[in-house]
Amino acid sequence: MELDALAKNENKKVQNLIIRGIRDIINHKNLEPGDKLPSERMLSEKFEVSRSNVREAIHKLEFYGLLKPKPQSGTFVANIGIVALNGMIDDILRLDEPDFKSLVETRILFELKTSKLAALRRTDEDLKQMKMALEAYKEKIENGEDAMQEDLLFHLAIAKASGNSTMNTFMLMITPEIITNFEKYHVCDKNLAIRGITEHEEIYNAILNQDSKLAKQKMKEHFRALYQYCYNI
Amino acid sequence: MELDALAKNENKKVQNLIIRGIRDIINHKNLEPGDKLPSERMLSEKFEVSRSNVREAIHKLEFYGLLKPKPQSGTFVANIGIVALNGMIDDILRLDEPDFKSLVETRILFELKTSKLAALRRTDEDLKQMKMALEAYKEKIENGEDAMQEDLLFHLAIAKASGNSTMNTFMLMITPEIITNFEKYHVCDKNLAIRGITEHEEIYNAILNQDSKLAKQKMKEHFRALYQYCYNI
DNA sequence: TATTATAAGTTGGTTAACCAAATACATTTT
DNA sequence: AAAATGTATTTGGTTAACCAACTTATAATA
Repeated sequence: MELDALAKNENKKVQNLIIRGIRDIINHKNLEPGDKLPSERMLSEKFEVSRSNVREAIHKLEFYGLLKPKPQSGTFVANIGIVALNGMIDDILRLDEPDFKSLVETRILFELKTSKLAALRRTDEDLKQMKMALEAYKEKIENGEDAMQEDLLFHLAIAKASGNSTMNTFMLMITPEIITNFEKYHVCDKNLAIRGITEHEEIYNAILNQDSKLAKQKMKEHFRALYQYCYNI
Repeated sequence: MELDALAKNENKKVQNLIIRGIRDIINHKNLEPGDKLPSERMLSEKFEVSRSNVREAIHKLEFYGLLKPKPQSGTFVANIGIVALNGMIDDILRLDEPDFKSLVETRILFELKTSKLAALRRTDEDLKQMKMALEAYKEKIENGEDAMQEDLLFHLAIAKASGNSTMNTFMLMITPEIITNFEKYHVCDKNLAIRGITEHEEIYNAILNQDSKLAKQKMKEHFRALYQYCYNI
């Protein structure tokens, strides 16, 4: 396990080294947005790493929208300007694993907003999905079983009903991390879970009745306990 | 260009097909969290695709925290429960490119929150970085040049000063898309830019004075024009 | 029988060879 | 001279072979 982590760290280190190198090339050769980067083979030779490593690094920068690989043609610098590009690469290099507190803070931000938006935009299909998730959650709790998954699915259903694809995606991205940390720190509590049924129903009803203010308010209450808990870690 | 897009679509289609297949395997074989997935070679044979395709699909599910590849051992189902896993895979399959409106809506949500948090948590180093970005922006505008990059760097500096690594990462992720769309729709306006100097200074001062309420208020005003613009598209 | 040692097979990761498309350049044609 | 054609090279993407670490099964030992 430790070796694995080390290997991953080493790998990341190499990748960051390549990213740094690419940034230097762009600056040194005064590559403008739209210009072509040296080929993957050239880069792998220059940095003395495998071509796969170079490709991974390029993929990462592509994910953040800084590079655009074109098949059988080359990899090109995105049209976002040299200054922003430098700043963003520096930020990307400085990125580390998100801390739990920051995750929860972000989640609550999303939850409040998506519940509000869902109340304004939810379709009948959205309501159906939310209702299903709600019932599944209820059944599990009433049987005394763990229902974290069903809980999260209800919240993801709200995110989907918000009609905001970006927030929906981000919620998906942070959910697994949330689950992992919740299990690690044993955040879940039976008392909370039972009260959760009522709270979920209140949120659902507010969204059903398109009362955006109430939906947000109920969501806020729903997260009050969690919020306080997390800021005492 | 069209062929390129088609190829990318085709590639994505294959990837989604594999993801669907993996989900079916997990369900059909009743794989519990922590269980091992069939090997990459087996999957590539079963789905009649290349091993690279399988690896890409696995990487995507790994990115969303659903699978955990272990070197020289196998790929394992994450500890998030079969129900949530199914729901999330369905969501991931349904993900499409974010629309501009959803991007802007999310960005504004972040900007208001990060400015507030930055006012509460900013360090001296954060202030220095923000000041630098602010000056660079000012200089460009006063010379009549385009300053979108410097504008964004100022906002990214705020995100960093918020002390929330998750929001910082997400801001980085949406920024290139924002830039692209702004250029496409020619959102930027000279008049807005000049007024932007004052607005940026007001935001900076509020954060400097640790007045979180004012910082959020000024940020809201800063985005009012953009907000209205985007909802008229 | 229980435990350790050992060997064979399986695994994700890595490397290198290969491919078809795109480009650059020389040649031919008009 | 300009345009069209053909050819060689370069490119990102793909495939297949290889590697070292990990599992499992078997054998040896107590």
